[in-house]
Amino acid sequence: MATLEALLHDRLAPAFEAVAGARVDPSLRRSQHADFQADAALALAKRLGRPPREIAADVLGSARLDGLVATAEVSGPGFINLTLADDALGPLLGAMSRDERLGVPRVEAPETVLVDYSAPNVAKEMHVGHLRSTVIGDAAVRVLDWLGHRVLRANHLGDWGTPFGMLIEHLADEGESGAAGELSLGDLNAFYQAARAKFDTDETFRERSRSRVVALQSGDPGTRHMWRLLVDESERHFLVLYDLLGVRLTDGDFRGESFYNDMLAPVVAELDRLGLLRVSEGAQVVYPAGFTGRGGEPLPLIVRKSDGGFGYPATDLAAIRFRTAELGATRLLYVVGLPQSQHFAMVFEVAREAGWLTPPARAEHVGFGSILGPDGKLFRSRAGDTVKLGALLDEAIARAAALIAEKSPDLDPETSAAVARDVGIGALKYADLSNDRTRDYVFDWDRMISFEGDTGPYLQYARARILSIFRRGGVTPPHDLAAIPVTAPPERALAIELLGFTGVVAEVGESLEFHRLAGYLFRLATVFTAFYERCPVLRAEGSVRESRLALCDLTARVLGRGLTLLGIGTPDRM
RNA sequence: GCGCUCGUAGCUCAGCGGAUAGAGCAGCUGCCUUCUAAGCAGUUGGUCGCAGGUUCGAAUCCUGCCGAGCGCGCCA
Repeated sequence: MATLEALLHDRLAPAFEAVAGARVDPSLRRSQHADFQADAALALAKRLGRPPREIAADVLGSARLDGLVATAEVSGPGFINLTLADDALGPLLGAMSRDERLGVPRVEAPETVLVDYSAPNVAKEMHVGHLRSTVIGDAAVRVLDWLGHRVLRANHLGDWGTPFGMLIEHLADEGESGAAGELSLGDLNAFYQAARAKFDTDETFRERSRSRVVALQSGDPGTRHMWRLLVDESERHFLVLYDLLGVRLTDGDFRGESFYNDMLAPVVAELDRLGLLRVSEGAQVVYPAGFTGRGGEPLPLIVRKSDGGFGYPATDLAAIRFRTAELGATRLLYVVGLPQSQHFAMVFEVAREAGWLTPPARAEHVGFGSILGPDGKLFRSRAGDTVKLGALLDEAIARAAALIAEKSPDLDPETSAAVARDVGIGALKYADLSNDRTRDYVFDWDRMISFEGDTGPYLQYARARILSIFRRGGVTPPHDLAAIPVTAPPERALAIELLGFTGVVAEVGESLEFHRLAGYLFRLATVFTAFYERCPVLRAEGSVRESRLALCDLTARVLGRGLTLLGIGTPDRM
């Protein structure tokens, strides 16, 4: 379904072209002074050597606006203010209401998009540092999937490397059954720390750990078996959290670093064959174009360390080659913290130079900022250590439960618990996704779960209220109206906001700036509650009641769809 | 030293070259015999870090400075 901007564009573009003698973007946007405004006349003034107001007037003189625009006038220095015709809104809303997809078309050219996100480390519990990647990546998966792309989820587990020598050796010391018991209790951190402590203090243990790494890499069956046990226990722990978080990651999405082991040597060999490989201080490196170090000298990407081991750049390169060549992905998304932006820029550049990332295939670092505590420093527990993700989610749910018990004591225990989960987790996710992804944000329990203002619960509540109207009235809102007539100002404002959904979703599918979708939903909820205050629904009669019911229904569906795209639960009552 | 990001209301944040810079929270005034007050209406509050520049027009683009954070070869 065409957006209002697109419809206006189609009417104004020919007029601008006629006046300017060339194609001109009318430069449409929402306006405080009217429904929309077109700003292009101002930019044309210099080129045409005419006053902008005069250009704007000429454009309006030749534009065919009938049936869409009620009033159009030149304003200020040369803006064109446009007010939509009520008659034009009704049929558009009707079409949106009849469409299961709410007017959002599937993309014309679906791509295979791979989303690399979450990526916790085996033998370590997930912590607050994994929250953003998991939540943002999940939103990306949901939006792109709904837009019609083929989406591949990739959970790039940290399941390999030198630490595993020490972990496996510790497992061997503890005895498999004993350690398995410890691990299944979910105390991965204690296991890791015990191994770490021995590694730091015990020279012979350190030596055994090193040879254990060699055994692991050479495929020693006993060692591999213990490694597998660690991975399995860790994956079990991750899946519990993913389920609690309500993200779509499954056990089928785990594809850790170890998966690429056999591809590392060929990748380096290929770089060598292509003439990209150099040797520096015993390490095998590539110097991607455009990167310089401290003294202006070329900056190397170390693909093979001087001791013969492969670094993570080699794994990342192997993954790119695999994802484009074997999986056929054309859009690779890396939902990883912003501090790694230079690393990814270099890896992507090398991949391009090696021919593993050629158009239309491309990679994007979907970077994000850090979560900060109230003191403006990295978010940590009061004791100063990292906050476990499990504890964080539990607290979110507990805080929500306390408030629900207070505000809605009538809910039965089961519903109450389910709502607490949706609200607590939703609040947490909304706080994250409503902020510009690329910036740090301050984590504040009281703000996100106070349930006032721009929060997840406010949006959930707005939707629940609408469903409550239907329940109260014992009505099923109409889904088949040819048009949903709007006349009252709150109805019009709501209508225009509703019709903006298509554009926002399409834009977010490209930019992956989820705070724009969050902001849209908040505006929609705000406009709706204004409508709700001023326009009685059940007490209205005849066609007015019908159209208001339809507006309520559309709003509930858009809020529901929008929240779902963000991965936020949609309780029907609160 | 080099590079990246960021300085917007008391606090937390929007604002992707356009009109008097917006929102939430906090503060102040009102509104629950009427569809959920987790709400609504109104109101107070800003030299957009500073200085130049580009432009008809700059919070937005460029340069410099000040301040904060992060990253800069064999950890991932």
